[in-house]
Amino acid sequence: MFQITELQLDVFRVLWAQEEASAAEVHAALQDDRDLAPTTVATLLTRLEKRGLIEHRSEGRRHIYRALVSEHQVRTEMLSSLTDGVFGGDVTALVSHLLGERSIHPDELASVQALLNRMKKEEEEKTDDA
Amino acid sequence: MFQITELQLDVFRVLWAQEEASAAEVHAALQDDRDLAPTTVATLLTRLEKRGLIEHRSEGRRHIYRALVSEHQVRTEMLSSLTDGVFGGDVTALVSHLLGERSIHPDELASVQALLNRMKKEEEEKTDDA
DNA sequence: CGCGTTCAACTACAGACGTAATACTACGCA
DNA sequence: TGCGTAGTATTACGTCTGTAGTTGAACGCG
Repeated sequence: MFQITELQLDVFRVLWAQEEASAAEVHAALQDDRDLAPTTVATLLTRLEKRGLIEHRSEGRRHIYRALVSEHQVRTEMLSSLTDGVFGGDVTALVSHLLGERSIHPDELASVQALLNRMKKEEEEKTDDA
Repeated sequence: MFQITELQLDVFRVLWAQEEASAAEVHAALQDDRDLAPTTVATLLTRLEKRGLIEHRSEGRRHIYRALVSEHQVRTEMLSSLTDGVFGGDVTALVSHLLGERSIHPDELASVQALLNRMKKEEEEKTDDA
């Protein structure tokens, strides 16, 4: 199963944010949150590349890295993993838990509700077509 | 941050399902899904105990284990972790992604919607009180 | 041309995890 | 009371991760 750690996610966030980045740039971008040695970041990138999650092209002697998985993919993957692994695949249970647990702002509630309505309409249209 | 692996989750599922279980019982319960040696399961339990996530009492020379974290807690923790880590804390984005990605059964959609309505009503009542 | 600087590659090491063999211990039966 | 057995504790080992030092190579300045 596809798993990614917090730290690796941080790296990806940088890559997603700027499409391409050298090791030094990634290191710089992470500097605020994580005080890592430049070599540490290089190691992370190398390992992620070995796992096939990122790739690099060489520009002179610099390596310019690029994510091979999109944020969307990662979100999908991790959500799916969580849904199946912890909520027995029950999406409703997950949403229920989510909304019940964190004190949700009414705005969020409304926003989700609007989303639901939109989806329901789509669903109905699809059904009408069929 | 609180992290749990797939295998550890399997162990917890057993403990949650039957409140208390000896190592042998956990091993038996896992047998269907995972073909692990009894000693392997014992190791897992020992490690989880060292991490403070389960505990045991001794019954004769048998160890009877018990989860110290509830399924609810784990769900909360992992959902929270995912929400913050991968969706920037944006619950709406998470729900949106969830509903958009997996082809949701209309039933589920309705179920979530019903839940939403219930929550909204609660919210309004709370606001009325204040 | 030589030297410092900049990168990347290689090596290192501790902690967690998956997996399990082996060692030790106590209980019950013969 | 000695032995097999059940069950725990100890030890083991490869892998991944977080973290980084060391080494090696190339580039540019003086």
